[in-house]
Amino acid sequence: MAVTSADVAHASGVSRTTVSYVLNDRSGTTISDATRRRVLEAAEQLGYAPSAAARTLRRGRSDLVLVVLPHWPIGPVIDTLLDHLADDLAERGMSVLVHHGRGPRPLSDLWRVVTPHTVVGLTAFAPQDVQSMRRAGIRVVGTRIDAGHPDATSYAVSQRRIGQMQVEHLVARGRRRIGWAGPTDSRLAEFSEPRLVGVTEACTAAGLPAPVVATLELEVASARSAATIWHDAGADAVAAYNDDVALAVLAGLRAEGMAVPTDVAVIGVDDTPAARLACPALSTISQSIELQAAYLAAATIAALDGDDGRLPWPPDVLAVVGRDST
Amino acid sequence: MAVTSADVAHASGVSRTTVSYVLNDRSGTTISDATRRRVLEAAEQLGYAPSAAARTLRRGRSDLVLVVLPHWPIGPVIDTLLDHLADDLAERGMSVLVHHGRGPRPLSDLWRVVTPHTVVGLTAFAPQDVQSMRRAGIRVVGTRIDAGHPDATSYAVSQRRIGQMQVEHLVARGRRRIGWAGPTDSRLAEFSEPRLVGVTEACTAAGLPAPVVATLELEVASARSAATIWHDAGADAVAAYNDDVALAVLAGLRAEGMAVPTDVAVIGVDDTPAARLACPALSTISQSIELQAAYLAAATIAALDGDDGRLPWPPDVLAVVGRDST
DNA sequence: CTGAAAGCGCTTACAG
DNA sequence: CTGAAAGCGCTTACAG
Repeated sequence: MAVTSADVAHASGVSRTTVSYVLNDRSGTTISDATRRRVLEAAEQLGYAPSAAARTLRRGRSDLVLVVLPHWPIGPVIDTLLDHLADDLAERGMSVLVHHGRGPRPLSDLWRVVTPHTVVGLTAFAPQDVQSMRRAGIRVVGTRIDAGHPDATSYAVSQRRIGQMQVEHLVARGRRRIGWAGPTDSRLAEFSEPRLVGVTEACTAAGLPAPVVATLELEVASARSAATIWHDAGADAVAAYNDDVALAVLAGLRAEGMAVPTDVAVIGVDDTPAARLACPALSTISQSIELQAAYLAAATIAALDGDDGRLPWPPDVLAVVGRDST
Repeated sequence: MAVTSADVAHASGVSRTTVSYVLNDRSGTTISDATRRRVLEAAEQLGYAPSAAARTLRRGRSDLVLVVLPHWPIGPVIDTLLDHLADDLAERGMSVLVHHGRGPRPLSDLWRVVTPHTVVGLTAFAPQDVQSMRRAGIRVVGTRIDAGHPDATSYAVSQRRIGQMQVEHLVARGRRRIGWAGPTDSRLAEFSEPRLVGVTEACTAAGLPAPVVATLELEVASARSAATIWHDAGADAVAAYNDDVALAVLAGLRAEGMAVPTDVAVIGVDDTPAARLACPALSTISQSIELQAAYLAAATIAALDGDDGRLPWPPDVLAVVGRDST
């Protein structure tokens, strides 16, 4: 049914060898312009496209970059990243395909199904997965996330540093008793734990007691309970896991009659549109998505060229955005 | 380097035929239990995994379902959908891979690179793309989005109906002059246009004048300008493209000193967490993501079984969520 | 300058 | 009950 290179060869009156040479623009061969044109025309007219399976089988490697996404909810960072990656790789004739790291199926099955050229992990791989992929000749690029480890990074950003910056900002605004608002979604532990470590460290460094920890759902009722906890502990500031949680914190404090920032200051992470539209406008930590995405894309390209995917650390991508809530 | 079926055959002292029969559990063949066990053990020990490329080449079709995502920003709907799909398909030995419909590369290239079994489009395909895929023996499942057409649907939901429901709710609460808050992101036109059509239709049906249309960025300044437009036109209600835009509308009205809902009622779409945490809590249209995702997953499965992906229309997934903002 | 032939790793009629 | 052989569509030394 499908058109093969043999059909093209037949139509243009040459051998499959010649067809392959012409279509792959093989250097070192000299093919007459007339022949070349005839082959190209026939291929065009027949709508010929080489079989990826055959090509992969022959070459032992495909033109595919497989991006493995983590199980946690993805946001605009990933979107931007995939954009960058797809653009940059398309120029090199490679395609990007994404696997959402969910469902019961282990990763090992997947990379065998597509024999990708490179696998880019936005989540940590099991060491044995990495080993088998490498053994199969597949390049593996990672982002060095080590769940639970205080130095865990993702997109080349230190989660711990984020927590530190939140507290440093709050302390600079004169706050002395810090609360922590964590998410209840356990899939986010990979991020929230190192951030809390950072918050705690910064408190210690500033000579403050350990943070008052509370977790909350994105609902008013849940946020009210958390507000009570902070109130009872005399907290005058709350560092939230991210802007979504911070919005819930604002709602909870409001419902409990605590004024922001007079009674309690609040700071989030991510600088989402909703953050600057909140009342009061929410202070936050911005992450420079573009820079991170460009960095990861560059790391992937480097891996394609034979490096191991390690690049010099990117420029500072974190910044405090001070608004009315602190 | 990689382990092949020949290695397994050698290790277990049988032919490749037998290895294939055992590993694929071929019915109609009778292989002694002893042989079977020997083959299985050898495969296990050698870490054998069949080459996808060879298998695909031989069978003319892979075990891959390719989901093509649209260019617009994706949200939790897609996440849930992919979860469902991956789970359901894994049971049938198929893997789900996702392509973000961005970047300069045309779709045509991509499906040739992976020879998927089925392509699921969450965005409209070019007719010629569909044709060439079908001709190549690939199943194509769509969601019947026809950009610009008032009956455009996505995830089996009528966008037009969403707009209608917003206005019906506002009218039920006694509002008579409706404003529309559209997004500036042109990638969203596929959704926003049919929704505005629905809003306009419902206004007409209720004997009201056409809606006062404004578009806005997710920023206070932009939202203030929009608020001025509605104010000058005497609007007493605003239907927003979604909750994000509605949040901006709230901020803009607040900045302009207009009270919600006293002066102006506001309703969004999506029922995001931020909507119920806003002040005042935002009325919205909820979409029952779970139902939609399950529906699409079922349609894909049906396509696998040879149907054309059309299922009976799903149960009503839209509902008005009335809160303080109306 | 171009072609015949081998081989990538698999599955599957067809023999035995 | 098991094996030798063909063939999926491609690329690439190797001959001419």
